[in-house]
Amino acid sequence: MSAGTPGRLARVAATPPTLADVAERAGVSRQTVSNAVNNPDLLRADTLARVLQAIDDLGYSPNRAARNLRTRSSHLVGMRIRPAQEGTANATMDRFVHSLVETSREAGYHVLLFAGDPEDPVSGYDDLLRSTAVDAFVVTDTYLGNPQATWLEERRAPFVAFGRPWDNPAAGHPWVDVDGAAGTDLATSYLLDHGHQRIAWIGWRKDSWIGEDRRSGWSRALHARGLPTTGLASRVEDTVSSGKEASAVLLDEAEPTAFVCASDTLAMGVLRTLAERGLTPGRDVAVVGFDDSQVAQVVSPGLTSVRQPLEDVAVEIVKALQGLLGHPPAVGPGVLLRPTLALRGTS
Amino acid sequence: MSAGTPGRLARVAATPPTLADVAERAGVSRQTVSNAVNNPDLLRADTLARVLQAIDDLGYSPNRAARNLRTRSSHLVGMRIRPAQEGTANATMDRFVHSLVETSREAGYHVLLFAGDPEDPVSGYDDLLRSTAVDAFVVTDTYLGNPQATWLEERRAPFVAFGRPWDNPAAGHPWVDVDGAAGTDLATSYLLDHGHQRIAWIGWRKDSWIGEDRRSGWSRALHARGLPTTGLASRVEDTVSSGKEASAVLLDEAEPTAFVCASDTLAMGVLRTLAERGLTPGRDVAVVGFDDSQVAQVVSPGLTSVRQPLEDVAVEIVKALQGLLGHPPAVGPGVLLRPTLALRGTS
DNA sequence: TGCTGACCTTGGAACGATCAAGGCGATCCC
DNA sequence: GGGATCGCCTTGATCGTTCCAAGGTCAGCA
Repeated sequence: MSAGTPGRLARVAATPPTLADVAERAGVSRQTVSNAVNNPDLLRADTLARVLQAIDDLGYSPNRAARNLRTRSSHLVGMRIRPAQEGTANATMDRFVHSLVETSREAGYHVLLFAGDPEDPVSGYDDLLRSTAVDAFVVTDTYLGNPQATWLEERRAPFVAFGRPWDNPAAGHPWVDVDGAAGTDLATSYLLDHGHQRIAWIGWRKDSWIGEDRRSGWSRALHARGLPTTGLASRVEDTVSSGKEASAVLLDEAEPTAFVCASDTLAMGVLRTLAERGLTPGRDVAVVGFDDSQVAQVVSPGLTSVRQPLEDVAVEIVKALQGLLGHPPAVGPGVLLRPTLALRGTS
Repeated sequence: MSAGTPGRLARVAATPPTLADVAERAGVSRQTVSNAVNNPDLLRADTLARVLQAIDDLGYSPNRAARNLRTRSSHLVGMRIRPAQEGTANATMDRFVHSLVETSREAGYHVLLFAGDPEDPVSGYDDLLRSTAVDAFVVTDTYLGNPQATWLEERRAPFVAFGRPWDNPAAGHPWVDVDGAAGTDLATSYLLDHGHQRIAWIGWRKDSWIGEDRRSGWSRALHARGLPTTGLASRVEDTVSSGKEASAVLLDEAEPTAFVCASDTLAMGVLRTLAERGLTPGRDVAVVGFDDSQVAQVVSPGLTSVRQPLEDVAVEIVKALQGLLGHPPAVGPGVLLRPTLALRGTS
């Protein structure tokens, strides 16, 4: 029953009870109440019980602002989200945010979202940092280099990155990432195991670290079986139409029996080409996407897709945060997690 | 230039400057600095300039915790997100969260996300409320009744609901919602204008207020032209396969030339049925979904879909929040926004 | 009985901001 | 010229918590 008595209700509506109120009711001092909350071990059992009873009676909860002021910490983790844009992988971000919020809660943290000027990758951080509004940041979107990380490191701001420091492998900050190459390797190997020999790759342009990483898993798997990759790869924009065009060209020129793609979006393009040509995905040509998006789950025969373990990413990130914010601060090595393969109709 | 001088850097890394530091540097008192920040009008121009210069020199930003403690407000808005679950409309929520974060920023608020026990619709609110961690809540998920709203109202907690108080139209709290009926009316009327006469409805079970609302727009549009609705409606679970089965039955029994659906998920089911029967969506049979999800944008001919104006919803919600938190608090009437129709290949 | 030490408890100060009230020239008006 | 008024700035108190160092209590022991 969380409803409480009318008396308690009135109390909450007026002015929330303070430590002093609880202390008075329990017949002890403020500090004792504080200890009951933060260091229960220091109290005699009967005193503790009495204080807890008073806390419960009054519906007391420590005032966050006062506690933050005194302890110089907010138990808040800031995370910047990029402006909403159509058609990109924000579904992944959504899943990640959910996981992060839930994992953080278990660790006693809340997640503060903020937006920034899209032109300036570090805007928004500055203010939160200087006003000591958050204890740390979770930095995402490390796709091209990572200006935020450098900026935050200069300021000694605690943060954990979701994404490797591609351009600076020796960076000193903690990070957690998903091994994209392992994912595409997994997908490619699965296809090889099921008899495919000519497996094409459709990925992103070369300036994307993540894209090249995912591509490397595909080529690695083929090379491991002594198969060539020449002529089987295409690098395009991350759009459905690009995927469609690229797959049409590859089908004509290289006759692959399967496609592994850097994203579900590209894979959707492949499916369109197959539909146009009267080819049945999964039977005539296999297709594997990346990210296990909503689309992959809903599209016609079901799109097999590499799934990032975002729940685990969140857990590792929170662990790293706890290390960073501990006394003394501890920064462990980067963590690389292996994705899984969500098998569906197209493979 | 947000980098700053090395001196400023060192300062930030050690202990952030306080009001007193700025005051000393500018040769004024603390209160004057506070006024420079919060009530610049009270200062003489030259004094103001001097203080602002000192603020800039030191890289000062008011300590949030101290300010929160004194003013009893955090400039934080809490929003509970439900546990991640597969295949539901969390894409809509994602879009909404983005808009909310950006709009809140302009109003000087940040968004605090939290999770709660899935079993208990009010868990999580309690703690944040009593510890005065947030100034107000944004409540979503008001689909079936709205226990949170009642609970929060009892406690006099400021909040704005995204969703009407269906079960209690006279509820006293502010709310913002999207007129689902107007959306399906829009879709249905569009189809009618393009020559369709027999337009079927596939919606949710009757216990969903939102579902019935959306359904009413469809029937209203048909009745407005003197057309019958009998035998043209189906109410099922919100899954692709339900949509597929329902549309197959409707095609057999009522021979509609168009489908309006309560969700994109259901519409995807319709598309599957059409594909199975060799019917071309958009040419042979028109299909309209609801929510304008990623899926609608990516699926083959493009799914026409009712699009909720979530950016506007966010704007209205923030307006309502500002009213609630103003002095004196002002609570306006509920706001109902009209969705638009995202036209694509299936219509 | 008086002392020691272990263990709880206590009051005062501090965190950094804002609120309320007061000081202090200069100006105004009769 | 003197008192009231105004504009601008300063001072002291306060928000609710935790830290600090000192104080109290009580059992154990000589």
